[in-house]
Amino acid sequence: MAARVFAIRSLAGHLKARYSLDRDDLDGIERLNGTARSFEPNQYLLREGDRPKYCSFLVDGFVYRHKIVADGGRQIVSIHIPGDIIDLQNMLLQEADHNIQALTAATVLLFPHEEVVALAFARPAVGKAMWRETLIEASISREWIANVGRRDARERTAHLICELAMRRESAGLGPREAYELPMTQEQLGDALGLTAVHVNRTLKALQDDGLITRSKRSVAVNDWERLRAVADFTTNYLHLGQG
Amino acid sequence: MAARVFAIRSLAGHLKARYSLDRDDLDGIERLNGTARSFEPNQYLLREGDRPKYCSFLVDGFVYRHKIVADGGRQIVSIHIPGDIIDLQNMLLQEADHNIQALTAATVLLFPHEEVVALAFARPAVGKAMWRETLIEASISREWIANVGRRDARERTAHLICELAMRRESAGLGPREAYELPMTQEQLGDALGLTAVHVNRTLKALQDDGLITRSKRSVAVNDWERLRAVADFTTNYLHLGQG
DNA sequence: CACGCATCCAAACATATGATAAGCTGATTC
DNA sequence: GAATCAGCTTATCATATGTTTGGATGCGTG
Repeated sequence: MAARVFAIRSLAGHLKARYSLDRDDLDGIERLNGTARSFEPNQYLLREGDRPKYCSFLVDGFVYRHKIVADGGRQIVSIHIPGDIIDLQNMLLQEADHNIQALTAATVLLFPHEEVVALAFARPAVGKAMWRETLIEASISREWIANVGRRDARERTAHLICELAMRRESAGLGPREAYELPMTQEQLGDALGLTAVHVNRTLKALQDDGLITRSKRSVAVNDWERLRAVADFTTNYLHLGQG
Repeated sequence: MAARVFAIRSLAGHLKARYSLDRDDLDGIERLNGTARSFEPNQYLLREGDRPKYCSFLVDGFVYRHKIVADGGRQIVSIHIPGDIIDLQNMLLQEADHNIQALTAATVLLFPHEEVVALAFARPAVGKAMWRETLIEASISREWIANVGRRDARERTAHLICELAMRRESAGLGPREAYELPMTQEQLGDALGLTAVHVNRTLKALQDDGLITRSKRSVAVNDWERLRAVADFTTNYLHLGQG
């Protein structure tokens, strides 16, 4: 399966690429008791109200987090790609305030909260790296608020395509010009605050304008600069630089 | 001035109320080099692109954070009340990805980043408390995504009124049944992803239905339970319990 | 007191997006 | 290879929200 080619190796390896960690820091990470676990597409990793005991590091596949509102509507609040530490958000909170679900088949490594917290404070460089990861996620959430709140469907959709392209590239998962995007239009709508029908219209318009090409479950960006401009996309909120 | 009555005393005092910290933890916090600083209404505390060197603890007044999109539209991404640590979000990031601005006259205490980080890792209980505060903020951001993405104007507006009521009450700033809300309808619109005109319509509708009463710059909640139901509001995402 | 300015409010009209429905495609199953 | 099913596509119609405008109100400043 194609996705497997890009699977991330290990938490230590991934953090090492972005933070300056010494031998002891890396040893600490490698000594964490990680358990691999696989999930089917659509399977829940965690439900709102649960009391999670593990952080999960996403090795392979896509995962997303979402909330359900009163009328049954669903809002996806984040999308995760291999290399993301999915569950640091819940680490110091008691009760999950959202659901986490597998988008595709996915493999994660589970690490017990207590061990991760203990390591974070025993090895401050590791703690800072993890804390920083949670802050970057928060930054992405803020951008999503602006995206959903103040951009129209066309800008919004283009923005999501740019963001995922950039995050994938930055995680070493492949070039931003074309990538696998295994989301249905319904799911895209739930991420963008739109209906599936309108996502369809919008994607078609972007394609007719020569900005992107869609095939089955992947996107090609034909004109990155123009798409970027339409989306009002910048990379600053992703904080891609070294920590 | 009325707001001053509710001013928060100190960072140590505020954290002590929510976290179990021992004498050394509190000493560490009190020994931080905090500088008081006042801001005029609308004055910027920080601009996108700045490289902040201080965390700010909000003692008095209201502050908000926002982003500007391509067409000049503005999206408020968070609203802060006394007791909030405004700038932990930027602490481990280089460059601010959003603006921070005073809503009313405001007083903050500034603490140098390095000192705060050093304390966080010297006194893990303090570090956990601060980290947790940033995670709660992230949780609120997620709820805002859902609010703007999947709730209509009426629900959205009611939700914001409930959230601020609850957060104020929980911070010990007064009862949730009535409170000062010194935001213009334009600013409310920027927070809700609506236009000022539509905020006006929506507030009027909520008032006509007997849910709230507005006077000058404050709100009274006439029927908390009904407003809560309209808003689809729950407190779980605020994580009000002890850390 | 007069003036300017921000805010609130209301009405008329415009439009982006939602809702519903129906047909189409391609994969999977028996 | 027929049947089924999920997802995509397109069209029509409905509506929530935006846009524009103008007037009322209140407040600070000269």
